[in-house]
Amino acid sequence: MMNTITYSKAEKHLVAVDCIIFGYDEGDLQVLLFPRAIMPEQGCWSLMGGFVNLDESLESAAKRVLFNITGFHDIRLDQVGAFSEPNRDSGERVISIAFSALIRPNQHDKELIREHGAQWWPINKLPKLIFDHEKMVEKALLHLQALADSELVGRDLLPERFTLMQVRQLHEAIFRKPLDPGNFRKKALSMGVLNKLTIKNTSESKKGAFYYEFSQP
Amino acid sequence: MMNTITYSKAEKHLVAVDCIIFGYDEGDLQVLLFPRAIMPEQGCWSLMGGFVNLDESLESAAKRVLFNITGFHDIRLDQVGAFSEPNRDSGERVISIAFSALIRPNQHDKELIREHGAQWWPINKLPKLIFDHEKMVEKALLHLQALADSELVGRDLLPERFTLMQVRQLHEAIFRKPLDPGNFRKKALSMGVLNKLTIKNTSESKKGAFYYEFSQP
DNA sequence: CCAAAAGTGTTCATCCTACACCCATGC
DNA sequence: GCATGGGTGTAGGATGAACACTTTTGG
Repeated sequence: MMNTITYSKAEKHLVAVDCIIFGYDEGDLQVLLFPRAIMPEQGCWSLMGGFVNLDESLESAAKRVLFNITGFHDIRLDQVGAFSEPNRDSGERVISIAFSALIRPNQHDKELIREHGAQWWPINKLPKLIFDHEKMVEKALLHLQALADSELVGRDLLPERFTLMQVRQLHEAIFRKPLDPGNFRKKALSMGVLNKLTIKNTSESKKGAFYYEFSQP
Repeated sequence: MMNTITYSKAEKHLVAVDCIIFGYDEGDLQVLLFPRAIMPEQGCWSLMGGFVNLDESLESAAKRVLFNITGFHDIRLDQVGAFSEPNRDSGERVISIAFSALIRPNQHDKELIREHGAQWWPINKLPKLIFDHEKMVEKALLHLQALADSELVGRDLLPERFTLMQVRQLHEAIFRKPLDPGNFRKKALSMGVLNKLTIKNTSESKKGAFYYEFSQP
């Protein structure tokens, strides 16, 4: 693992995790942002993050951060990548590993979020973010797009029951481009992860569209 | 970025980089391994790595490690991922970020490698590795496969001039399965990154195969 | 002549895209 | 009736897998 004679000579680092928390609401892919609580750049918009403790893995640290905000501990987390330019944090040298999370905005604990002063922002209209957090969001979105290419995304973003139009609009938001309704329907159904329910949603169209749910994985 | 009041309370970590160094020789995809120099697990086979200094990025640290071994500083490096289970290193708690590198075994400085006691191992016959290094190699190979799917791999692995059979055998080694010679030829040429040379290699076949080179990126 | 690699062409299945078309119904 | 979304079908293009076939030449 290393070239030195003993571990003890090596320099030690502050290591943080930052979470790109994606949500979906009203046709918009959204990211949860926070006004930074401490100096420097206090008050500027930031991803939610925290330092990693010595007794926990990066994933555990990210889960802990997410739990503090949302109250959930069963949230899917994907490692996006490590960001480590020596001067990326204008305060002190911090290595940060970015994690991507998908959550249902209407399901999480809104009180907890409000306590932190957090706010959802549409991904197309993000404010300026501190440090390299914009790069993190960009890379996380690429990850999400890759995920949506290989499997159907939505289990962690859509409500329990949804119409195919909702899944399509979610994917349109992820890919930032319109998708053909007929083709998307066929592809979505062919993946075999959706159960058709017997009830219809009649609020979005005159004819009414069947509700679907994700089958258990 | 964080939830605490000041950075100074946060715990500090040993942070390392480990390099999965891929080479290609004689039809085999190979990985460069080292007998570990320090306790614990001294003498066991290991990836090459090193601790990250406070004034360098993870990429810089990985480049430094590679330079010490190979004498090159223009090697392509890809971040594979962070490994951070608290007990992954049986010595002390170390977070390690894995990087993947591709080099030409016949081009690098063999003296430097020998100095370190390093040795090339075919990827299909790796010895037992320390800690979680086997997971690192596995993930790095997946990365390499994804790369070879989207573009033609070989610029950093094959000699300057090579035949199409050599590129194909490299890809067969990466994907661990035979590829149809005719189909591979067409796909490789259609990617538009190969220049056909006017000279032939006559040692591998009676008819002789034209040499190719990678066009400048 | 024969084996073995080089190189080309053909067929078939699959997947995606674009787009036409009918259905149901609230206004 | 008509606009709107729901839902189905189809033609064309691109891609890739399987495989036949011809070329070249050392042994």
